Amino acid sequence: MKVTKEKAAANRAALVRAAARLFRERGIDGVGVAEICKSAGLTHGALYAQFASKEALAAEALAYGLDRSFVGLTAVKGDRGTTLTAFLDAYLAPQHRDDLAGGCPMAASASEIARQDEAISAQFSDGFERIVEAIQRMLGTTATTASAAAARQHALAIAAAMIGGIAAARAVRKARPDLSDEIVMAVRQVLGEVGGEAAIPRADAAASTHG
Amino acid sequence: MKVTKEKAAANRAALVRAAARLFRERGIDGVGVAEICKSAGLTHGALYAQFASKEALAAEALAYGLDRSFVGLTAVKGDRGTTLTAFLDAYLAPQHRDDLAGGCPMAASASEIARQDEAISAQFSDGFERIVEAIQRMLGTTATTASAAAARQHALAIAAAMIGGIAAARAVRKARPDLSDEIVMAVRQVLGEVGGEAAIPRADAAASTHG
DNA sequence: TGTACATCAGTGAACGCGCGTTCACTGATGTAC
DNA sequence: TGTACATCAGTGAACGCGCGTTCACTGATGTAC
Repeated sequence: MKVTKEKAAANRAALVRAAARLFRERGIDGVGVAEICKSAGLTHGALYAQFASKEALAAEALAYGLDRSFVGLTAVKGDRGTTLTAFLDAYLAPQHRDDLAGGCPMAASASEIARQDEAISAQFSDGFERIVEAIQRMLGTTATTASAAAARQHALAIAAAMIGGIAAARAVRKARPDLSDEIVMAVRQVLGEVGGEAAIPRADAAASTHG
Repeated sequence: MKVTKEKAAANRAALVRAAARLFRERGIDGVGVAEICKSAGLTHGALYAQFASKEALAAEALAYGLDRSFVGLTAVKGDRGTTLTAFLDAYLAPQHRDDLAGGCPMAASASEIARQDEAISAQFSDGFERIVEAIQRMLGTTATTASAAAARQHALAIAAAMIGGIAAARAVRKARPDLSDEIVMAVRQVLGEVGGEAAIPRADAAASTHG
């Protein structure tokens, strides 16, 4: 049965949204197309009217997830609205660690994306580059780093540590919840130092940054 | 056909070794038991004489991979034999990034381990804890960090950044090999700074550390 | 040391199952007149 | 505005396939005597 253009576009968007959540939560290999379609309120055959393959859907779902999580937020608010302190507080938080389905797709899927095709690598690269540039801009305002090259270097390392910190905190969580909390807090603290936060800044920084 | 105890033990070890390599290379969901057994020179049914399930094999393969890669190396040589400089040079290297099957299982599988059961989380936790303690010992000898608590905090952040750095470098590699190299070098450099390496130490550090 | 036999690691066919994808069909949409 | 009909998003059965696991069987091992 044919459907209005609007309804078809909404169905396509529902597929991408469902895929973005399910792929983060259980991995690309861990979710079947039938479940994605069901979650979007469609039957499994419908997917192929909108996407060439599960892989094509995965690439689009990754792009969607990047735009809707921390990466997209920095693009909207990054230049002046977000400080490094507020950004690190939001990313390196237990709430983010516990929100696999809605959190940063880079943290959720970093190691499995290494095994996917170039289209998916390109989406990841784009998201990573955007977050690095946003961090570099944040460093600019508070920086201890003198040159732009040094700021970029620090931004790259901070982005890698954020992703690794959340991924590691999730990996140890079932067996060692104490260690998981410790990782989140330690990475938060040390990256603040790397980014030029004062050694004991939390009360001041929170007051001057939030609200 | 029955087989000598020695041969049975060797077959079991071959299964673990093959699984450790294949799981890192293609993910736990990405490899079937038939391929693991074939790679170990056995038929697929043989696995269940040695392991309760694929999952049990995965836990043992993870433990094996941790012992045989960087984590195990620090246990053998860590206390005095390895400096932070040498350790970071080895871990944050293009050779490690390109050796998915033989490299650190935490970098290879961090994000998918968050989705596995507690036994696998426990193995990851154990490996992570060991590498953090090794880094903390390395920091002890060169430290800018005064207290033990600060040293542990830094060690946790360094470990997370190492894992995230290699995972991100692999994820962007197909689409952006230039960015991949840049990530590896930037994380290497910044973690050296965090660990107390001098600002422009490479020549000196290399001379005093290696050989 | 030689013989009889229980053990059990490994074989390979078979199990049910869910996978990604295809395809003939449906029927409301939306265009042409 | 009203009618005829081509379009095509979505349906659901079916495709071949590989998955993890089971199981009856094999036959060399290694133990008991």
